Amino acid sequence: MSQRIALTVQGVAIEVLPGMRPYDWERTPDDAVACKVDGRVVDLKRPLEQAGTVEFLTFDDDEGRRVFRHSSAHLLAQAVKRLWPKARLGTGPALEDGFYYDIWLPEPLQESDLERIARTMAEIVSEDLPIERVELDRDQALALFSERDEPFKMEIIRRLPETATISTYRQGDFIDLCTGPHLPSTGRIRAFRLTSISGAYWRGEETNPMMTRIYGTSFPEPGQLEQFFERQEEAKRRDHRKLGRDLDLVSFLDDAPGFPAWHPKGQQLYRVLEGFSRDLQQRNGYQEVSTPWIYRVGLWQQSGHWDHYRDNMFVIDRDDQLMGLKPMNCPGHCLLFGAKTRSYRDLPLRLAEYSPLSRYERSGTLHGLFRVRGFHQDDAHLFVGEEQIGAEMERVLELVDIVYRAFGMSYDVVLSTRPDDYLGDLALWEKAEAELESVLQQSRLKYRVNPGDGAFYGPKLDFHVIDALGRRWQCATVQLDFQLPVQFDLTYTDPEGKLRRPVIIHRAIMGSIERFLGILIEHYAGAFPLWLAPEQVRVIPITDGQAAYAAAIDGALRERGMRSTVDSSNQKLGYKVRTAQLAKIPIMLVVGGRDEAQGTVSVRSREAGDRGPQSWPDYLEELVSLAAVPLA
RNA sequence: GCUGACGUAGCUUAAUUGGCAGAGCAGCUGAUUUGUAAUCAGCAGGUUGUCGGUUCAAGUCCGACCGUCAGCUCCA
Repeated sequence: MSQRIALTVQGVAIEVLPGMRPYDWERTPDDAVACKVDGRVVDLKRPLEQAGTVEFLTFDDDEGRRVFRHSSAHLLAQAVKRLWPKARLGTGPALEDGFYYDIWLPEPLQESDLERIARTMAEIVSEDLPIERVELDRDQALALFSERDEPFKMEIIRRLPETATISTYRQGDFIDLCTGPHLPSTGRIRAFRLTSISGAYWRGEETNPMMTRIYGTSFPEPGQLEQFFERQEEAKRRDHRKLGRDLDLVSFLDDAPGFPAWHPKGQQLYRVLEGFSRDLQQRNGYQEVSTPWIYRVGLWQQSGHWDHYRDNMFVIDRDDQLMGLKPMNCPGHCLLFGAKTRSYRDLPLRLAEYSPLSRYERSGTLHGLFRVRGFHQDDAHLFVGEEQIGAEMERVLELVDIVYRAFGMSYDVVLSTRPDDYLGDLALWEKAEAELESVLQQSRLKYRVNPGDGAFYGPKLDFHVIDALGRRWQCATVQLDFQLPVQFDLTYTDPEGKLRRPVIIHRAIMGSIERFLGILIEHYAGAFPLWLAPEQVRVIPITDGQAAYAAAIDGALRERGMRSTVDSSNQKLGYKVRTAQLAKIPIMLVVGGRDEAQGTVSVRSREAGDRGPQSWPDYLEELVSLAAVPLA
């Protein structure tokens, strides 16, 4: 005598018998991978017992994709167990664009084994094994995985709360400990590829046994897999380490790991980027300073870096004194602020600095321009009164927007709030967080909140830019700091003549300029827009009869601040065009006898190709305005 | 730092089981004077990452170190 229950499925109200599984429902879409019942992601085979809402998830939803990838990891593990019955399972989660499984194996795996594993996976897919959830209590679960000789799984179970219901998933003879959810059957995973293997410690600890980590990715349709790898290839083509070398921008010397060596073109690019930031900040009330880069250890003790950041600092021992190279500018700026009495009339005081910073990064973490040991930031510290936080943050947000828009990049924001181990006044924290949130709301930016992820000294905003390939990079960070002013006993006099404590806003927009340049190289695939390009124009005389004319054109360009060269090599036009094209120079000005006679230049643009002759002095003006820095 | 792979000319790369380090591009010289993605010829370029070992003989095998790459870890 069962009562029907009321469900809202994809917005449609229906009534069904309790115990109905979305999997059995005739209107469930074929491409559904899981569903959301009252906001919780569950298996399509989970029986519905009470009224609620049901939404279907497909591969196109983030959560659906995770389910799909997670089931793919199980598929991988099952194949490995078939091939190596002695394999012991670790964990196998979904990743942003794939999955992995950590497995202990009696002998190391070779890359060539991946093909065998993939073949076995394909067999399991074609068997289309149903995937079933089975819930156990703790003792049953321990007994099961003890019998199956899975010590890592037993360790996981032992770490779970005593009373926890433990879920397992089964497909054929394969059983895994897993909270799920999962696909209904293995046949859904129609396209997958194993990509690499590497070592990884059990639970990430160096003292634990080394597992073999097998990486792969998977999709519902083979076409999507192809597309994914085309994208990977494109990313590889854009790799800034390769482009940096091919375009003669930057290199890395074996004798200075982690410190980029900028070649003339790279340095030019760097200077344009830094100049862009400098001009922008100057217009916005920032004052540039340059503070020492080596301080006695006492300063670092006062700032707290010695306790929290020492392992990442380069330390020098001279004359029985320890000195540290600065990893950040904040202490220097605090010293400047504190060097004289400050009044509320000085606030907000915006100190900007571009000096070199050094951080000791562990050797294995170095990565081209993305992770270096020596770099510069478009750094600034804003000393503000508590009541100025909101307005000042608004100004910062505007600057961030100008910078990223200049590169045609969109971005989103994460607000990280008070962690458990916060320092300072709770009321101030709450007020500041509320203000940050209201500024974000007014800005109509896309943002999300990451509760408890702020620094111990204040809440922060992290900005993620999205590049031409849709990849996200964390660049700007804006952090409120209630602690450092205390550390340095910073004060200012308010209108009533009372001493008050300022708040510091740490902010960088590009972040590390080196890293940002790396991102830009990949974003533009080395084809920089005119205003950024290290070599903006190449003048190409067709024969050496036009040498003087070409030199005059080049000279006029330089006179107007354009970065131009002449290709006077003894080559045919086609060769010179090709060379300039490969060097990704935005504008080529071909000058032949006809041009010289008629006072024209034949314009070729990197993107649009031959654009025909243009009359010369006019085109110079056009070029100059095209090359303007996008400051507003 | 840890695990694994790799390191040959500026770049891309070749070199049977250990047996004379070879090419293309770039560079230089000469010829060619050319109208929108590669003109021809010649020349030069190497202590095969470094140091040590095995061997009649090492780019190749072994060890240590340095660096790079893929991950791990780290990133107040």
